[in-house]
Amino acid sequence: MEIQDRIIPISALNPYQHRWAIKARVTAKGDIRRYNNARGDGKVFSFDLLDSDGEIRATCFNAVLDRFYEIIEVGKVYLISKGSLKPAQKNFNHLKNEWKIFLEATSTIDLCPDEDASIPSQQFSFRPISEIEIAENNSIIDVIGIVTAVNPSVSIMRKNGMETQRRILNLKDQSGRSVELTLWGDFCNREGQNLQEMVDSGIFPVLAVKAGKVNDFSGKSIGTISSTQLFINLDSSEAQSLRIWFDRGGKNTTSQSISRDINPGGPKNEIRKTVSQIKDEGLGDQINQTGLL
DNA sequence: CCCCCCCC
Repeated sequence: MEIQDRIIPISALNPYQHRWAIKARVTAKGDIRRYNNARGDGKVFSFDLLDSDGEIRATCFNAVLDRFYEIIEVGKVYLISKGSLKPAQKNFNHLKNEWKIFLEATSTIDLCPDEDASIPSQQFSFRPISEIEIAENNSIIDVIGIVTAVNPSVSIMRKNGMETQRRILNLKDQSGRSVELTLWGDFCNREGQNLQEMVDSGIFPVLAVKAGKVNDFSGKSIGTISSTQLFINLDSSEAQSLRIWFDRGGKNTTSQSISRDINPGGPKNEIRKTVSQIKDEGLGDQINQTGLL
């Protein structure tokens, strides 16, 4: 039987299904990770696959990685066959599939050169910002909003002593809430730089965040992780609807932030006084007595 | 068989 005749939907894959093939688009490609553990040295990479009704993550190691890493390109469609299906671990893999594919020496991956319009380029499950307020800490979510403010990139010393870049921006949507999005590492000077230039010149772009991580330090915020993807001015109905909402008045409506202030001590503290003014007016006395100051 | 994802 030809490979083409064995094509099944991704949603039909399971460990008991042998001699399968899938036809799927690569929606994300991870970097090569090197590891060293009790089993020895190794390298691994993963990529995400989407067909017209399902998604799954594929992973390969070492020699198999050497065969496939260069072939895999985001956006392209492939015919993939053979490999073992293992349970997906939800703490590492947010895709809507209870299985993942481990590619093996007998696996095949062949590029389908013809464009297949039946397979979308990405699949999103956007959550309104108001819902992120009640999302579980560390959960992985998709969100779309208008970028209303972008802070500069700053250098952050991580707890492990490694330096990295951080850039915080603000997202607002039609739910009446806004949220902080923290970009890390390369996102800061790639998409982050681009977004800053747009906002600086008065353009407030739509930003779609695929696979952002919910953080619950001082309210709820979202941070990028290695599998996060950012899409500026995405071509989609959700983006279009946000654009229209913002341009027709959403721009001037106030949103309640579900995060701490982007500028601590900024707009919220309208009345600013010097320490001597505070002492003169006895403003701190009551607080001092409660032991809060 | 990897699996870290950061700062206050």
